[in-house]
Amino acid sequence: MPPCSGGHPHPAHSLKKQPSKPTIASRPGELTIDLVAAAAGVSTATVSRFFNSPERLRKSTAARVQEVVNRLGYVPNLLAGGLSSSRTRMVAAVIPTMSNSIFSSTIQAISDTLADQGYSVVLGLTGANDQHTERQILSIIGRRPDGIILTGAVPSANTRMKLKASGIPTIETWDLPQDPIDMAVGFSHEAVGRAIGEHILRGGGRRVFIVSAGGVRALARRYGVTKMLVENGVPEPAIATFPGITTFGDGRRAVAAHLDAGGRPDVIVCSSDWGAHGALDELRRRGIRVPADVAVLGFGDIAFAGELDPPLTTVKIDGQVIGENATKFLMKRARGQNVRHRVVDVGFELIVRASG
Amino acid sequence: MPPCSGGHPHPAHSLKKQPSKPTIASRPGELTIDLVAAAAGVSTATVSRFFNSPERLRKSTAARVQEVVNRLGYVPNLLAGGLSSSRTRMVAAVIPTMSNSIFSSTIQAISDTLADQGYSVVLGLTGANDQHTERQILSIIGRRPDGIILTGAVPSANTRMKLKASGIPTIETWDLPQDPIDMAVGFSHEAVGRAIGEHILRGGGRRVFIVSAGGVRALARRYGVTKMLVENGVPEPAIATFPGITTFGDGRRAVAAHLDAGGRPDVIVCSSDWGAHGALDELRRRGIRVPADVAVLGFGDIAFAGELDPPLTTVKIDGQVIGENATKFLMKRARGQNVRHRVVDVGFELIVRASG
DNA sequence: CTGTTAGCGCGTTCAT
DNA sequence: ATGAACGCGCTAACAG
Repeated sequence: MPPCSGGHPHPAHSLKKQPSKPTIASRPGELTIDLVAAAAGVSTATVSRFFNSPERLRKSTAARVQEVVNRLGYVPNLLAGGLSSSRTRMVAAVIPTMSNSIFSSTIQAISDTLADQGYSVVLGLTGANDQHTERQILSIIGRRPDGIILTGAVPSANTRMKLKASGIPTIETWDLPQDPIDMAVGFSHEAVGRAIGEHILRGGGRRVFIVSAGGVRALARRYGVTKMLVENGVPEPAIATFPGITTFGDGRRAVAAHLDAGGRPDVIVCSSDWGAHGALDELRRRGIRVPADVAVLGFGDIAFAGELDPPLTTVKIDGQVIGENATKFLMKRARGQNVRHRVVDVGFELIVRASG
Repeated sequence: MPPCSGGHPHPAHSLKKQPSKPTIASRPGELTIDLVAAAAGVSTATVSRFFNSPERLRKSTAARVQEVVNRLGYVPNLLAGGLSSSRTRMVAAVIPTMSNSIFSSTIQAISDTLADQGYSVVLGLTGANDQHTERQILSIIGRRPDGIILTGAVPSANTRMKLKASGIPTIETWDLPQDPIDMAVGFSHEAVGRAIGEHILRGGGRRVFIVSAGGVRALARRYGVTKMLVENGVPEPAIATFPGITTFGDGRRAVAAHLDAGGRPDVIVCSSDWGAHGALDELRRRGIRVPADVAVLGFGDIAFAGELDPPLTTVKIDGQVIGENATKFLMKRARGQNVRHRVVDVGFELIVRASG
C-alpha cells in the first residue's frame, strides 16, 4: 500500500473556507443528465424530454442527444426520476414463496405486460405462513411503487389499514375479499368447493377424503365441498391438513396414512395438483385403481395434469388472466382514470378428466 | 358534491407574483420526515437517525419519535433515501421465468437473507430464450440497485459491458463463466456432464439417449457427457433438444418419438427432472422396466425426485447455498470490503437412486 | 447527543 | 421547440 495515493492528502491547509466543496455521495464517475446535456449542447430539460416524450423534440435535436447517450452509455437514474415525478414505474408483487407457486403465472403475466412500459416488479416474499407479510409490505410502501399486487398473502387488519393509508393502488388477487382494500381480481374459493361437491354428488361418491392446505383459501374451498355434500346427505368428509402448499409427498403420505388407518375412501380431494399427483402415485403402488376404486381430484391444473396416468380431474384458474386484469387496473389508475368496477370475478373451470 | 370544497378556490387574485408557490408533485397528503420532526419537536436529522442508527439517539428522544411515527403512520420514502445516500437497499434478480424454475430456491434464499436488513428484490424476467435480457438489465441499472444477481440469463457482450460500466456489484450464478463480469457463484456444467458420463460408464450403458434443453448450460452438460462417453469407446448419444426448460411433456414425447423411431436406448439422460419424470411415465406405460431395461437420469433433484417410482437418479445443485453466497458477496461489498476470491464453486452432487 | 444545511439526479413548470 | 430554476424527501457532513 503506497504511503500516499493521490488526491488531496493534506486538506487541512485549504485556503479560507470554501463555501461548498460538496460531499460526493454518489460514485465519482456517475454520469448525470447535466453531463449529457452539456455534451450534447442542450439543456437538461431537453435530455429529459428525449427519454420521456421524444415526440416533442425536433428530430435533429433528438438525434444529437441520442448520439451522446449512446456514446457515453448514459442510463437515467430512475430513483431521481421517481422522486421528482412521484411515478416510480415499479409495481410490487407480494406472494408467499417462489417454489412451485401456483401464482407464478400471474406474476409472469404482470411482468410481461408491464416490461414494455418500463415497469419493474419488486418482489415481496412473505413465507408460506405469512409471518412476514407486515414487514414486507411496510418495506414495499417505503419504495412508493405505482401499485401493489397481493396474491396469496392475507394481510392483517393493521396492515390493511397501512395499505389504505398509503394511497397506493392495491389489488388483491386469487380471491374475492368481502371487504376489499381497494381493487380485487379473483374468484370465490367457496364456489370452487361447491363445484367440486356437486361433481362428487354427480359421481355418487360418499366416502370423501380431503387432503388440504391450512390457509384461509383452502379452508373456504373445504367448507364449500363439505357444505354441498352434507346438505345432500353425504357423510362429512375425513380431512388431513398440512401447513403451506400441499406437496407431492404430502399427498402421498396423507393417502398412505389414511388407508393404513382403515380409511376406504371413494373420492380423494386434494388442495393442489401436486398433492393429487402424490395420491395417484401412492394408489398405484397399492394396486388401487383410479377411478374404478377411488376418484382423485386436484386443484390448479398444473402443466402436466392432463398427462398424468390417469389424467387428473382438477380445477383450472387462469392465473395469467388475473395478472392481466390486475395490470389493466393499475394502468388505468396511472392515467388518473377512475376504475368503475373495482372487483373482477375471473371464475374457474372444473376440468373433468379420467381420474374422477 | 359541494360547490366549493375549501382551499383557495380563486387563486387568480393572489397578490403580486408569489415567487414560488411550488407545484405539488407528490400527493398532497404525503407525510414527510419534516412533518414528523416538527410533530416530535426534533430536527429532521434526528428522525433520520431514528430509522438508520437508533443507537445514537437518547432513549427518551427515540421514544418520542417512535410515538409520533406510530401515531402518524409514517413510512420513510426509500426513494429519497436511496437518492441521497446512493444505497437503495435493493438487489435485482435476473431469471428467465417464474414457472417451475430451478432457480427459485436461489431467489428465495436471497430474499430471505436480505429481508431482515431491509432489502427488497426487484425481479427481471428475461423470457426463456433471453430475448429481453438487455432491456431488463438496462431498466434494472436505472434503478441503481446495490447488487445484480444474474441466474440463468446469459447477457450479450454488449450488456456485459454496460453492467461493468455501471459499477454495480454483479454476481453471475449457476455457472462458472470463463471471464466473469464481476463475481460468480456456481458450478461447472461440463463437470456435471462428465460425472454423468462416468456414472453411465460404470453402469455399462452404451446406447445413450439425451433429452436436452437448448441453452448454453445444457449444451455444456451434454458436451461433458458425450466427451466422456466417446473417449471411452461408447457410441455418441442420440439427442433430442427442446427450447427452454425440458418439461414433463417434452420428456414423455421425446422418449415416445425415439422409441417409435426404433431407438432402443439403455440410458436416457434428461436435462431436467421434469423431463425425466415424463420419461419414466412414458416407459411405464409401455411396460419398459426401469432400471432393468433402461436407466433414467435427471438434473435438479426437484422436491419429489426421491419419491418417484422408481426414485430418480439425478444431480443435485444447492440453489440455496448459491443464493446465500451471492448475498454474502453483496453484503461485503456494501460494507466497502473488497472481495478476495471472486469466484465460488459450490459443486454438485450426483444422487444415485433406483432409476439408474 | 442533536441541529443546520447542502445537495443526491431528475421532472416540471413557466418563459421564451 | 427549448431553456432556467425549483424542489421531490432524504442523508451526510459539520458544528455545536
